[in-house]
Parts: sequence; C-alpha cells; structure tokens
Amino acid sequence: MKRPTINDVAAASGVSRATVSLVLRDSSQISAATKERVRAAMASLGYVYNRRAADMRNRQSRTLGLVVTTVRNPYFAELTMSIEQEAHEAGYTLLQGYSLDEVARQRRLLESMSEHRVDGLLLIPASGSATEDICETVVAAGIPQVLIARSIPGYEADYVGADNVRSGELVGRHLAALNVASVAFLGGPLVSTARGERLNGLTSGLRAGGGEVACDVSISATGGQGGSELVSTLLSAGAVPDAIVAYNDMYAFGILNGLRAHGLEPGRDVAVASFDDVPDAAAQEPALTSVAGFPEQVGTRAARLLLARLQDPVRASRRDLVTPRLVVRESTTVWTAAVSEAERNAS
Amino acid sequence: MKRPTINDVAAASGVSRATVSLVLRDSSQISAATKERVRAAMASLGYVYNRRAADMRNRQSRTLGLVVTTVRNPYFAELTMSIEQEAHEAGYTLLQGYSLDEVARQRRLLESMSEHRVDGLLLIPASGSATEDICETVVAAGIPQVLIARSIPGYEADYVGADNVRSGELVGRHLAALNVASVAFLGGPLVSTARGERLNGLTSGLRAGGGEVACDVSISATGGQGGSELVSTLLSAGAVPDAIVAYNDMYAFGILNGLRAHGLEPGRDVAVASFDDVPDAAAQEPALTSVAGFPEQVGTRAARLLLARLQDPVRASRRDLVTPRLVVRESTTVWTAAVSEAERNAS
DNA sequence: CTGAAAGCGCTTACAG
DNA sequence: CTGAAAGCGCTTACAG
Repeated sequence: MKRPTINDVAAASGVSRATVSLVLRDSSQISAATKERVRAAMASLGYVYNRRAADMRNRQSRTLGLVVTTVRNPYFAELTMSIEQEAHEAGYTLLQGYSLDEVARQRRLLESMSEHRVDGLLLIPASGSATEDICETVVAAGIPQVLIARSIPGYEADYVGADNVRSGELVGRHLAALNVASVAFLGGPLVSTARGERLNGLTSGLRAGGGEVACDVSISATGGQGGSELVSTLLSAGAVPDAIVAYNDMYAFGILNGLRAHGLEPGRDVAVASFDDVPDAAAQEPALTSVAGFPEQVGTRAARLLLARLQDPVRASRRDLVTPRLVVRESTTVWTAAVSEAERNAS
Repeated sequence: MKRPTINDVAAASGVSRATVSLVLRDSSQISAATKERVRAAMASLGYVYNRRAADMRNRQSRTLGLVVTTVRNPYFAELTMSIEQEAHEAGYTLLQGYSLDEVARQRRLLESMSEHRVDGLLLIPASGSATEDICETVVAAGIPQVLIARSIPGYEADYVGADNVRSGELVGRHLAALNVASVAFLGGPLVSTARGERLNGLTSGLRAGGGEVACDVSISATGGQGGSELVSTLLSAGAVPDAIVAYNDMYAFGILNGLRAHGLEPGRDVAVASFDDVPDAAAQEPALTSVAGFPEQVGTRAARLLLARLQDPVRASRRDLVTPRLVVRESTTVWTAAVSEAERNAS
C-alpha cells in the first residue's frame, strides 16, 4: 500500500533517481528515449509527484497562508476568492483559516501556519490585534506578510485596504449636502482600526460638507450584537437621528429591520448609509446607499503585493489604498425629498 | 538569515539532535534540567518548529484539502467555516481552493492538493464532474475523500449532504396543500445531481400531496444566468405558473426581483419557494419559504466522516443525509390566502 | 547523457 | 538519561 517514489520509478525504468527527477522537470539533459521509458514506468506504477518532499529540499512550500475573520460577510467572501484566484495563478496553494475575529484563535492559526512554513501570509487582523500577536509567531518565523482591510496600530507592514477615511468623508459630505442635522454611527468592533477611520472620515466629511453637524452618537457592537439590537440601544437612549451610518452593510441590513420594528420607515424617517456595497445592498428595501470597497480589487492587490514582497524581502513596506466610490440609493435620497417638502411647507 | 534548526539548538545547548527532538515533544525521557537548557537555547535562537520536516518523516501532512465551488453563496460559506472549525480542532490545517463550478479548475486544484499530499480531501464536486476527474488525481494519489452536497453518478464514495429528494418532497407537498395547479422549477446547473434530486422530490411531493399537478416547466441556468433572467425566459414562454420553485435561495432572490420587473407581485401573484434557507431568506420581501439545509451540520458531519475515514481507510463508504426542514413564510402563504379568497368569492 | 553523494529538517528505534 | 545512524522523498552540483 506504500505509494511509489522516484526510487521505484528509477528501479522500474533502470535509471538513477537523479534521472527520474530530471525527467519530472522535463530537463533537456535527458534523451527523448529515456524520458519515454521513465514516463511509462511512472504511469504503470501510478506515481504521483510528492511536491512536499521537493519543496523541503528547495526550502520553500509553494503555499500561502490566508487568515480572515469570517467569510459569512460577502465582502470577505469576495476578497477571499480573489486572493485564491491570484495565488492559484501564481502557482501557490492557499492554507486558510478563520479567526472569527478572536485574537486567541488567530494566534493559533498563525502558529500553525508558521509551523507549516507558508512562504507568505495574508492577514485580516482580528479586532484588537497587537503587534506581539503577529511578531511572536509570523515575524519570529521570518514569514513575509501583508495586512488587509485593517491595520495594527504601531505595526509597520505591507497593507492593502479600502481608503476608510476617504469612504467616511464621502458619506459625510453626502449627508451634509442633504441637510442632515444629526447622525449616529452604529456597529463594528470598538477596537477596529477600520471603524475608527470611517468614523473620523465621516465626522470631517460632515464638517467639510458645510453643515454644523458632527456625529452625535457612536455605538459599537459588543458581544455580537447585530444592527437591529443597536437600533434599540440607540432609540432607547433618546431622540431619533436624521441619519444612521452603519459600520458596514451587514449591520445596515439589521438596522433597516430594526427601524421598522420600532415603527420607523428607513429612508423616509431616517436616512441610512453604509460601507462595502455588498451585492445585496442594492436589493434592500429601500435600496441602500453604500460606499463600494471593491473587495476583488483589494484581494488582487494584496496577493500581488505579497508575491512582490517574496521577490524582494528587504524593500520598504507599502500601503496600498483602494479608492472608494459612493453609491447613492433610495435609503438616503428619499429622506432628502422629505426634508425639502418640509422646508417647502415651512416657507 | 537562515532560520535556526534543531541542529543549531543542539549545538547551542550542548546536546544531540535527538535530544532536542524529544524536548520538543516534552518526552519524559529527558531530565528537567536538560529540557530547561534546551528550551532556553530555542528561545534565544528564535527557533520555530518545522512541522513540514517532521511530517515528512512521519509520512503525513496534518493538512486536509477543501475544494468548494464558491463561497459567494452563503450556504457554502457557512459549510466552509464549519469544516475549518472541525479540522482545526482536530489539529489539521485546511488547504482551500474554489472551483467556480468549473471541472477544469477543479482538476487543477485536485492535482495540486494531491501533490501537496493532503491527508484527506473534502470536495463539493463541480457540476458535471465525472468519476475520472476524481480518480485520475485524488484516487491515484491514494487520498481519502468525502463528497459534499453533490454526488458523482456512478462513483462510490463517502458522502454528506442535505437530503435533496426529501427536501423537494416537502416543498411539493406544501404547494399541493395550497392547491397550486402549476409549478415551474427554475435555476441550477442542469447536470447537478442536487438539482435532479430536488426536482424529483418536488414532482413526487406534488403528486403525493393529492394534487393532479406535476411540474410543468423546468428551466436550468446556462452560462451564469441569474433568477431574474430565468423569470424572463419563463414568462416569454407562456402563461404564469401558480408557483415557482427555485433551485436555491440565490436564484430565488433574483426571481423575486424578476417577477416584480414583470409587474407581478411575488407571493401574491406567484408563490415562490426555494432551498437552503440562507439567513437572508427571512429578510426578503416577501419573506421566502425555503427548505433549511443546515450547512453547519453538513460541514461538521463531513469533516468528522473524513476524520473517521482516516482512521479506517478500508471500511465501506457511507452516505450521510442531513434531514431538511421546511420553513414556511409569506412567499407561499400569501398566495394561499389569495386563492381561498377567490374560492370564497366564487362560492 | 547518466550516476553516486550529500543534504533539506526532522524522528525513531537502537545502543550505551 | 543521551548519542550515532538511518531514513522520509525529493534536488543539485559534481564527476564520469
């Protein structure tokens, strides 16, 4: 039941191991006749190349590690698929793991990937990841890495992500232009750098948009709360804001339902905007205004950046920000209409 | 820049390589004092265990391969995550690839996983996969496998999936009980075994439900058509059926939009039912009747079946079917109401 | 054009 | 309690 090795192939075809190895790589050093004989032996023995053994000798693994938080979020699903595509094309196989946004789980994954000696690593850091979390495993093992979508404060590394600050600004300016007077920012893990950047961008966008309004309320999700619960928290705390900005579309979908559950019509009573522009965003009722983050572009660029890094391990680290695009839909435009009507009535 | 090996650790701590190896496994053969000395050396050298080398010696890889069609479908995303969870807990790392439902891509993935010598393989076969597609790569390499969600006609292997026939029957009986008189089945790749099973179940369920009605129309998706396009195809072909059954929720979502685009109110004018019961199904307008397929259960069982198979490579193959559950929502119940009203008016 | 030898980084009997 | 030796399945100079 033992699988045949090049030794068996060599014996069966009457050549040395080295010759078999050269045939495997179709080396020009070997005569056509010999190649044929060796290949016939491989076929009749059912030989399957053991890349691991070869890679061991070559001190590489031809594998890349990819650790994402979850693939339940379509944004990350898309990202993951584009990375796999890119890696596959470059001849790498992907070792994948899901951190579920938990630092401890992420650490175990990074450890096992380090021990499996991935040639490089792509990581969407779990919220709250610290420099040590990466250093003690990946960096210690000397594995090149690129961070995706979220960075780690104080940790210098190759990075690719949507431009979150700019994304926030786009939403802020849009809402300010609608004459929104109060905005609540809901959802996302408090420690996420992406959350902080979106919120900062939103605030400065609201200001730059000419309005007086800053963001009144910012409620973060703790313990797996969804958008619907966050709406309850928000409303129980006081007045209804003119607009709600969600951390991402997954929260926004819950927020639409949450508003309805409280007798408010999303869009008309409260403008809602979000980030990611997942495919379902357009299919919501009302269709959701969201900032497209182009996950397939982020994924492709991240994979390429890592591949380039593998070629040149010493060059300075880069930050590659994907330019976002605001996609305006009914969830904010309906509100505008309501306001102008109110103004018309008032004048 | 070379990474330290057990040789370096041995030299630094003045013991043999074998001793270092035993310390790594915390063997009771080694004195506490020696262990401490060796561990100190490992720490100061920044030694990282090379599991690949160890696995090579042990003739295993501690990796499992997982090939899915896509993770854009939330059903498969969930499935994938539960498999990773299970594999991770058992100490395996997952090599993942996406076939995009293309046999050629799947073949390349299976080849590279075979060469990487995964200890076992989990596969959602691409539609149209034939026995050779698996045999020439995975089976040739002697890798244990379990098929998920779709089987391969004529190919005997461990299998885990939702009970598609039963699922179809549940929908059929439900629709028959609503006195639906005509049903169209839309979407899915024509060659998918899951599609055939659902359709067969649907037909026999309709019959068993007491109605006269069989399934009139069955339109398969070709060339990446979505639910919305399929509705156009259906309606251009003739009359509006009482009910549409979608191959899965992804198609159903498109079908809801497609009906509206044609001036039909889904639920009221045409009952719509589907399979998978993805989280978004409940959030549709109208909420979608769908057969829950419990992806996390399928994934967990598949991973466990593979793990068991690794222990016992020769036992007979098993088919493990997860029992489905029909979740009735507005997309079918509204139509019932309309019908009873019509009947009341008529009488 | 082909073969013998050394080595990738580990582990595992087997001696001592 | 520890060390020398062989080996996992490959590749790569180096001879011939």
